[in-house]
Amino acid sequence: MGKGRAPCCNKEKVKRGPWNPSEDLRLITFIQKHGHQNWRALPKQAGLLRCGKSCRLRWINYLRPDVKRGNFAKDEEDTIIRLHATLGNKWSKIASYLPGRTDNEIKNVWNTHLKKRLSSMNGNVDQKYESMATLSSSSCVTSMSSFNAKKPNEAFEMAVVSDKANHGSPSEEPEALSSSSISSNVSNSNQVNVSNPEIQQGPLFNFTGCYYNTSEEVNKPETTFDIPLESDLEFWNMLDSLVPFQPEGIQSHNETQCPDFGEAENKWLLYLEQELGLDPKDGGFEAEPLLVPEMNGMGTMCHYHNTVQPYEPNSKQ
DNA sequence: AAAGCTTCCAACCGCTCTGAC
DNA sequence: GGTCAGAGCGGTTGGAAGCTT
Repeated sequence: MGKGRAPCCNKEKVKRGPWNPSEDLRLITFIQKHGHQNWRALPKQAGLLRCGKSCRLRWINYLRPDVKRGNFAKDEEDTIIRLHATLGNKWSKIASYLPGRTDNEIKNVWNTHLKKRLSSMNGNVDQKYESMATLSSSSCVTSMSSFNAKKPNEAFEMAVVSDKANHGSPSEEPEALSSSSISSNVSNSNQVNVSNPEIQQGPLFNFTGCYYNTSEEVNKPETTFDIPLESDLEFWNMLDSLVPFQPEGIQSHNETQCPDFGEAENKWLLYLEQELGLDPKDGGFEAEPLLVPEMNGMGTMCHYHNTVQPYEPNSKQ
């Protein structure tokens, strides 16, 4: 089942490697307007030279409104350690207990920090679980009774049971396992309202940390890239007011959503060029920014830790 | 200053799962 | 029940940035 299927996209014709701000904005704007019912069709409809999988990954891991960036708090790390002992490498499951954190991010943190920390602390498995109990005892998220269990599965089940007592439903998040009510499934909502942050919980589309400096260390202040949802309503009102693209693949029956592709697109492109520091002489919208773009006048900082280079189809990143 | 090494993470790849037909 | 397409997941990797010598 599912074996031997064709590639998800023509790799010769899609762009790969790091995303640039203009691509991000295109993706955000498209999903805001149309949602993401069909990832495979999305790049074409949004005018992106990307594979659908790549768009999905970018959205889920970085662009989606509820994604939380920056360093992991101690209690988050402890939760990961604890859940990993129970669930193993089920990163998406673990992520579901950490609102705003993605499976990819958790996987990276595990592989780069937590695994090393655990292995340096412990010689054998039992000690590992004991140390986890120690770790968790300092954390606000852990029900201590969970760690009176001798095996991690017991601990998890006990946490679930205690939660059932609290909430009545086995499907609900165990209270002991989360520092806040679970909200990580926001990604399931296909249509995203970015124009009115106040109607959604959390720092919607604040984008703080979307492009944080990867060199940051624990406790260092986070370098941020704020797309100015809240600070510059004019910008987002403009996005809202823009008539969406009418790219290939969107049929005429959809025209209530995608009426035209003319003046508004030009306005949009000009705006992007201006804001992203793209020189129209270099090809306008399609040109890669050669310098770190600064969202002048929008109270933003955009830090790309990757050196942005002109796209070469056959070179990987 | 620069070369070599290490760390880290964004993104890709390939597989499995799921639902529609 | 079989097949297929799309979505999702987990493992892996490329390369930038930081660190050491």
